[in-house]
Amino acid sequence: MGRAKLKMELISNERSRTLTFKKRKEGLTRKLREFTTLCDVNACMIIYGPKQENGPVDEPAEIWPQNNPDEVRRMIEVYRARNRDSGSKSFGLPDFFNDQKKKLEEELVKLWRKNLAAKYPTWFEFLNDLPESQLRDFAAGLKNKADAEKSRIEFLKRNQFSGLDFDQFYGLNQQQQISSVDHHHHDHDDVHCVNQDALMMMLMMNENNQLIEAGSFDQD
Amino acid sequence: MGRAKLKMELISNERSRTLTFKKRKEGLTRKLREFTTLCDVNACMIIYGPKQENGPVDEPAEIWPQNNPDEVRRMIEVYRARNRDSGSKSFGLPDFFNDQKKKLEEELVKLWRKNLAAKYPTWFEFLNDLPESQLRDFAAGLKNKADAEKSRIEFLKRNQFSGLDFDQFYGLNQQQQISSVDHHHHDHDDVHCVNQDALMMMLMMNENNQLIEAGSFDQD
DNA sequence: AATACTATGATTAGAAA
DNA sequence: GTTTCTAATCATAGTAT
Repeated sequence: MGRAKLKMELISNERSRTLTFKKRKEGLTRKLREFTTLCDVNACMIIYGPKQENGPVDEPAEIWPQNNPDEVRRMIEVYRARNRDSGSKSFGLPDFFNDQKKKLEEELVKLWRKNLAAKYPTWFEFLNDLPESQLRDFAAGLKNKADAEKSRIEFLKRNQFSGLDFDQFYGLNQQQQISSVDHHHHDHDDVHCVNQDALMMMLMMNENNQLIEAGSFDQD
Repeated sequence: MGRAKLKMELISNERSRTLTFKKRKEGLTRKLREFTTLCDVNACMIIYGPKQENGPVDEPAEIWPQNNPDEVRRMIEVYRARNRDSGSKSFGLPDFFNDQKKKLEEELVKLWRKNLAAKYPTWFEFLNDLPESQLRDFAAGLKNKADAEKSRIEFLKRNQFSGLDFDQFYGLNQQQQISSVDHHHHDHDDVHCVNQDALMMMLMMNENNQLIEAGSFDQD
C-alpha cells in the first residue's frame, strides 16, 4: 500500500529507521543541491551518524558539497569568523585569549603530536628521514638549544621578574591535563614538554614564519 | 493554477528566485530537523546568501541547529579533525607544518589582530585597560623580555646551527605568500612583528591564559 | 517584502521482492 | 543489506492579495 503518516519522533523500529535514514539523507542532499543551483547560494551540510551501539561516534556519513571538502572548510571558516565577530564585539584581551587562542594552541599541539605519532613511534624519530650529516648537526643543535633555553630561563629567573613563578609563567607546569596528549619523555632533555616544543618552534621563526637563518660558526 | 515543473538551473527572475530561496530554505531546515529527530543523528547546515549585488558576500542566512552555534561548532570541529586525519596519513613533518601549523598560526594572528584592532587603535593600547601598577610592571617586563629575546636570537645566530638547511628541514621556506597579513612596525622594537607579538603575548600568559601578575621589582 | 492559496510535482513510508 | 513498487503525504511554483 502507499505511505502512512509518520509520527514526528524517533523511529523505534531499527530497520525502518535505517531505511528512513538512507532515504532522507539522499533527499536532503538532493534538496540542498537543487537549492544552491536554483538560487545561487553557498551552503554546506554535515551529517553524522547514525549512532551505533558499538561503533565510533560522530562518524561522518555525508558532507555537502560532496568531493569538495575544501569548499566545506572555506564556508565553515567564514561561519566561524563571523560567528566569532558577532555576539561579543567588546570582549577584552584576556577573554579573547582564553576563548580562542587557547583553543587554537591546543588544537595545534594536538595535531602536531598526533601527526608526529602517526609517522614516528617516538617523537624524535623524524630525524631518521634526515641525511646523516643533518642528523648530527641537528642533534648538536638541539642540545645547544635546550641548553640555551634552560640557561635563558635560569637567567631570567635570577635577573628578571623576580617573584614570578616561571614554570607557571611559561605554562609548562602541570600540563598533563591538556586533553589526552601523551607525553613522551625525550632522552636528550627533560625540560621539553608540549608547550615547550611549540614555543621552541615559534622562537625559531621570524615574522614571515621562516626560520631564522643562522650564519656560519663553529659548534662545540 | 498549480505548480509547473521547474527547470533545474539558476532562476533568472529575481522575484521568483528570492521567493524560492525563502521557501526552500525553510523546507530544507524543516527536513533536516525532521531527519535528526526521526533518525537520531547529528547534523548541521550553514546556508549563505543569497548573493547580492552590492551587499556583503557570504552573509550567513541560516544555520542549523538554530540557536545553537556551539553545537554547530562542535560538529564542525569533529568534521575538521576527521577530515584532517584522513586523506594524508603519511605526510612528513615539513608538510604538516607547512599545511596545518601555518594555517592555525595564520588564523590566530588574524583573529588576534582583528580583535585588537577592533578594540584598540594601536597594538599596545590594551594596556590602558590594565591598572596603573600592572601597567608599569608590564612595560618593564616587556622591555626586558624584548631585550632578552633579541639577545637570544643573536646568540643563536652566532653560535648554533651552522651548516644546517633549517628552512628545508622544517619546511618553512618561501612562505611569503602567507595570505594578506599586514605587518605593523612598532615603535618600541624593530625586531618585533606579527609572530613576535604573539610570542610576547604567550610569554606574558600563565597556563590559564591570564596575564601574569608581575611581582614588585626595580626597573632600569 | 510577507502571507495565502492550490494544483501539481516530488518525496517517501510501508511492504515486498 | 538493496532495490522496487505504489499510494499517500508532502512540498512548492506560480499566482494572487
